Amino acid sequence: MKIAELARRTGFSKHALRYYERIGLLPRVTRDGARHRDYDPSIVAWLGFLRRLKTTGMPVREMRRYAALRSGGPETIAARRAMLEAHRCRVHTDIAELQACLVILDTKIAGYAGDSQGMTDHDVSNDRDGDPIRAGLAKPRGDRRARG
Amino acid sequence: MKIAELARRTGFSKHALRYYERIGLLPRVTRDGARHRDYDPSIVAWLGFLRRLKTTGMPVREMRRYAALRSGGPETIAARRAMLEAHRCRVHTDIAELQACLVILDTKIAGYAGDSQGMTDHDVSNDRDGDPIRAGLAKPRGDRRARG
DNA sequence: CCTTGACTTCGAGTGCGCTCGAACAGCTAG
DNA sequence: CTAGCTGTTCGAGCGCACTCGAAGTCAAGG
Repeated sequence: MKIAELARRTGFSKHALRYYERIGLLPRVTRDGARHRDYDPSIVAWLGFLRRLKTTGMPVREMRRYAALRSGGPETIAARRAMLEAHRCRVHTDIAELQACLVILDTKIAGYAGDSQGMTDHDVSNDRDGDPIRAGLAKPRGDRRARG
Repeated sequence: MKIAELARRTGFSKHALRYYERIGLLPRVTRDGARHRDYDPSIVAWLGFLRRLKTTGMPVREMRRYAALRSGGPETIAARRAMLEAHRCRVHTDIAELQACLVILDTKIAGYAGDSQGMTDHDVSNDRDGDPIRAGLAKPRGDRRARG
């Protein structure tokens, strides 16, 4: 499979695919006669998995570590599992945090009066902003970014 | 309230607080005799809310838009609510996506044999990687990043 | 008077994860 | 032969969200 096809099938750009190879996320790619990359179809599944890791916020350096372990053969299985378990735990935490924020968001939206008919001056309580339940702030632990 | 105290109470760094002010996330700050920032306590709630938005992946430029609307008075309430509703919708999507990934992750981890006693060679099925259920890939829609 | 320490402004630097473009190579069709 | 397409390498550049450090100001304490 050529790079354009792989890009199409995985949703990664050709540039990103070469970049991933450079940094060691993808294994040694075979080349055809013209020294063009000729991917094994199994790479699609691996990239699919990488996308899951990425979606769940795993930093690239950690994916690299995982990829390195993977290419290290069966003796790295325990380490790989440990990584995934740790990651799963973080994802759980992230989801919980997101859900907590959703509640706040809902409250805030509800505070902006009921529907499009209202919106009179006496309803400006939301200009106070902040968390109507408790202004919980705490430390910066986990953040989330990017949409595109 | 001085900047150090605000930083302590919100978990943002002093540098970040000045940065937020520069880019318009924080309203006009009053100064004391020494031209030092002297924050109104209400800023704490606002920063708390900003942190929620940040945690839920709202980009800074969008927060700026929200902040600008906020300083535009009651006539912007409808627009603000619309922004929050759109954002809430994206957060819902993100959570769903995360949860879907979590299922995959669980399956994958389960594939790495039961417990620490096993781990023999015949269990290397996970070297195939990818999604054991279906190698769903799709386009890049929403990503998540950063951890502290 | 001098030090200490918290503050100020400013612009430059950082880390991440790509993204882009230039310059070039090789295959295929017309 | 030439055009057009896809691919190649390389290094530079970008957008984001800060982060840092230098150089200076000010008030209080010893």
